[in-house]
Amino acid sequence: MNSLNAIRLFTASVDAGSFSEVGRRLGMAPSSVSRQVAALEDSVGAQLIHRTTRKLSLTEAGRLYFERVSRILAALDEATAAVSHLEESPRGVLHVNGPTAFGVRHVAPALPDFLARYPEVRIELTLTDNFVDLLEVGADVAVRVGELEDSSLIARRLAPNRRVLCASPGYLAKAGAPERPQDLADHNCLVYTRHHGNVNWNLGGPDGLAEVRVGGNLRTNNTEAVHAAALGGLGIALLPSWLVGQEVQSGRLAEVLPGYRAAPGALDTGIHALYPADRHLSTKVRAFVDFMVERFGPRPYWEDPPQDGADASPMG
Amino acid sequence: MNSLNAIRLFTASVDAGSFSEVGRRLGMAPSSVSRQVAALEDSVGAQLIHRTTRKLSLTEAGRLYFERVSRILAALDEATAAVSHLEESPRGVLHVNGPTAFGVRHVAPALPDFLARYPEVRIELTLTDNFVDLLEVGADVAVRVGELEDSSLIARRLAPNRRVLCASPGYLAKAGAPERPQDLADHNCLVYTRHHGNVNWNLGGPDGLAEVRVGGNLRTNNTEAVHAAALGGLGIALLPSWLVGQEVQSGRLAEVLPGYRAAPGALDTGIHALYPADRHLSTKVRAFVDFMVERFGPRPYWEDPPQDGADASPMG
DNA sequence: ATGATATTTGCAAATAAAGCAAAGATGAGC
DNA sequence: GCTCATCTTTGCTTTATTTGCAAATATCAT
Repeated sequence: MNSLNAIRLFTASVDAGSFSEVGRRLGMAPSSVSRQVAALEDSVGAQLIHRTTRKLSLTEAGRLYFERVSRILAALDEATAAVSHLEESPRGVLHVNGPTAFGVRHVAPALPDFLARYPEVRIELTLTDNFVDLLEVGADVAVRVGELEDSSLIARRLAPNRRVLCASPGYLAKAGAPERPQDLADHNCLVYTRHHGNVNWNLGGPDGLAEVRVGGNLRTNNTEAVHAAALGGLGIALLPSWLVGQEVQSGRLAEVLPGYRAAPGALDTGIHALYPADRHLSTKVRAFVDFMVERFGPRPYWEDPPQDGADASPMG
Repeated sequence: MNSLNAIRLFTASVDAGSFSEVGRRLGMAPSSVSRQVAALEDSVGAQLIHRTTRKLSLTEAGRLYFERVSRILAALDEATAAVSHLEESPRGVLHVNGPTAFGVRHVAPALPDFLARYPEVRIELTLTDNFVDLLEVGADVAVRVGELEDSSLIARRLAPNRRVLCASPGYLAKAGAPERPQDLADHNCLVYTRHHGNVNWNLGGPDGLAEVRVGGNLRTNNTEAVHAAALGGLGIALLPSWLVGQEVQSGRLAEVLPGYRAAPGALDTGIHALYPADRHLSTKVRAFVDFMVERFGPRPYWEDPPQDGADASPMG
């Protein structure tokens, strides 16, 4: 196998006109240059350079090889430079994958700022609700809400994933506001569930953990449907803060049992960015993840303003 | 320095879709493939391939690199093949250098046959009478008559370089034919010399070596002038057999003192082909030299037909 | 002729690459 | 859900390649 180094030394020798000169320029022994070129000649099976102790001159084969190989080396350096250039600063196409609801509400709105900061990046955003293999779909980074499947991917936490009990002010005015978890049993609770069977909400508060069997006239496997029903005044819902936080802040929804918190389950492990555990993390992915971490901060904009103990889980 | 091998393994991995498969195809350990590709990634500073244990997938940088580098590798192989092709059989331009007189009489007439046998060769024939540096003038092979300068070139003997005494039949009819070397002193001898001063001809015969001081009404540093004068009947000349052999055979000139031979001097070491002592002798040069050796044979066509002792130097 | 500098080669040291084995990861099939 | 086969990677050792130095030889300028 003829080595790239030998070819580089060959062209350098042609340029310099002397193996010793090449050695001097490249800081290596002239004998090494001589041997590499000789090895190259052996590998192509032809004399490339006529040598005397005073000067080198190309053979016909050498001239032919030099002309072609010079351009090839330049092209190779260019290709390497192009790839290195890609990593100098965030640039190129960034494939982002995420769940539809969160993506629409919190990823897409962030993109204009991100693209303004990194004008050489182009984003391809794929929103899917079934978990997909990052590499399969060709994504560089994925945003995942809750339940991190075991994988070799690196997960960077972007935000907590708190769930809040809430209902529309209209519903509460009509049905009254529960005062203790047990009161939920007498309310129309809008249940998000993926399976049949009973549903319990686990609520932690000053008096410990309370588990309440809840139900009502709407069960659905779609969070957005629960959300819409709650906004419509149908009943009390347990929904992620990223979905209802801003509506609670604006008063379109009111928090129920504000002194209690839903016990963190598998769905509550947080909101993460996932990306391959490569040795060379691309700058565009790093930039994106850093940007999202910075944008959401320790307390995302959809959460209440800080209050005592609001961030610590009452469940310990 | 990123090695060519690593790049080849990278593209092979992309093609095969697996480091192990590459290892199987190329008969090497998968760990080696993995390490080479990883080293390549380090050298270009970017992840090229996302890996899981089950499949490989290209990063954007990898796709970019693969596309460019595939073409480059193909071009490199092509360049190598082109050079190797040059050496498969005699082909390309062959620069031949030689002295004018001999070249015109015995090299140029040989070329049609040579080119007919090797139709892919093109010849550039440079005839010069001053000795030139082969490499300086870009010649692949030189034909030299006599006096081999000390050099690193390889000399292959093509033919002997005998000198013969001759004169036109007309001159001999008029002035008589000498019978012993001493008789030459009374003849008009046509002297080829490069310097001023006396000229002696050394002749060996049955009665040993005889040195005769010769002279006449023509001294010149040009062999062809001597030749022309001899043909014109001016006198007796000492000329190389390659120049007058065929004329002696045809009777246009007659050999003088045929029992004697000119003592070999520096000019008589023979006729040689010279070419660089490269480790890889190009096939076109080898073909040319072989062709000329074969064409001239042990007894060139310009020499007399074999006769007893005619080929052995009487000088021992 | 002599000196400075060139290529090349032998030899020993340094560097790089290879294989092997083991560990961790992943998907297929039962 | 579990086991198995296969994949990538890493540590370690062995092997192969490359390097530099010194010496031999060659060439040109002075």
